[in-house]
Amino acid sequence: MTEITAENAGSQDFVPLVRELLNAYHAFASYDANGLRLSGSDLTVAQANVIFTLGNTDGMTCKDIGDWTHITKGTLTGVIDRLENKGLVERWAVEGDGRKTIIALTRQGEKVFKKEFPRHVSYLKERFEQLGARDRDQAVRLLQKIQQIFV
Amino acid sequence: MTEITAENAGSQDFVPLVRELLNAYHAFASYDANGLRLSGSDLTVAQANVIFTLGNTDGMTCKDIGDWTHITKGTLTGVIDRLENKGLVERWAVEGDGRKTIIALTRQGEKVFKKEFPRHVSYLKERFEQLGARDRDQAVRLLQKIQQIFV
DNA sequence: TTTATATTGTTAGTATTAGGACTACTATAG
DNA sequence: CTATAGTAGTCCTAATACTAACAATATAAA
Repeated sequence: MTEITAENAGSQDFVPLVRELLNAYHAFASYDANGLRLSGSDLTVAQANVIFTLGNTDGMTCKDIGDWTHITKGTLTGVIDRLENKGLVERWAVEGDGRKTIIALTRQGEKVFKKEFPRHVSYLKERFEQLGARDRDQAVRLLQKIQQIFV
Repeated sequence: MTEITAENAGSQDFVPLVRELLNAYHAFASYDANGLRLSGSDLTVAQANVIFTLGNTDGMTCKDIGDWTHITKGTLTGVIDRLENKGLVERWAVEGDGRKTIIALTRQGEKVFKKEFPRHVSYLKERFEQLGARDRDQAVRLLQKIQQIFV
């Protein structure tokens, strides 16, 4: 109703929600990154994200990896380049569609996945266990709603 | 109870919560960045974050800006450098404590703040209005709880 | 078929992003 | 007062992160 000005804009009802969303995300992201850094896996957050996404699959296109991990295609090229250099993933041409490339874990990539994925999930579980099932389910529902308003 | 393995790790109860937290955050971040990009303000997300933080204050230390915006000190130096080059902020020495620097909006920075802050808040409000007050308050409460488990 | 449109991935350019080493300064214990 | 520990910012390096432009391919419309 009333005009939004530089003075009252910060008092809008939804502003605390934005703050808490950012606070919660950054708290998680920081804990997440710390676990990877201390693991000795030599994987960055983005790299681990890709490895964990490719685990238990027969490979995925860059497009699908990007959609799942929220890494944009331009960034993904570099991340995959570095994983390829480490010998953890490889690129395959897709027969039938020359635009696509399949990215898949190598034998060594599988090995890293099997070691690091459970370790990291356990590391995260330590903290998320503190949250009750009711709160957890409610949070999932509300976060889905929040995501939906931006579609 | 049961061991966490590479096969069952993804089925842990808390995993959907992590996904939705990331999904919601990225949906917001993408919308947020888009608004700034289309505004013609020529401010990046990090730059706008700093300008919006400094608005209606008499200046803040790098430490305090970093704590509020979640921008780490190393990154902040560069962001402030670029804002300083644009003439939007200036650095002041703190008398009484030679370690600290006060960052404050310039006259021109104030002008940008008064124009862009309300505009951007309106832009965000468009979407957050779709969320009911009850859901919004619940979400704030749960996000605070999530943040707390990482303290 | 042929033109127009859409998709996939790479490349280029700029701006974060984090962490750690480093400097300068402050505060505290002894 | 002095040795030690802590704090604030900057600099450095490597790795994201984004958009836009591009090339190659695929698909749809004509």
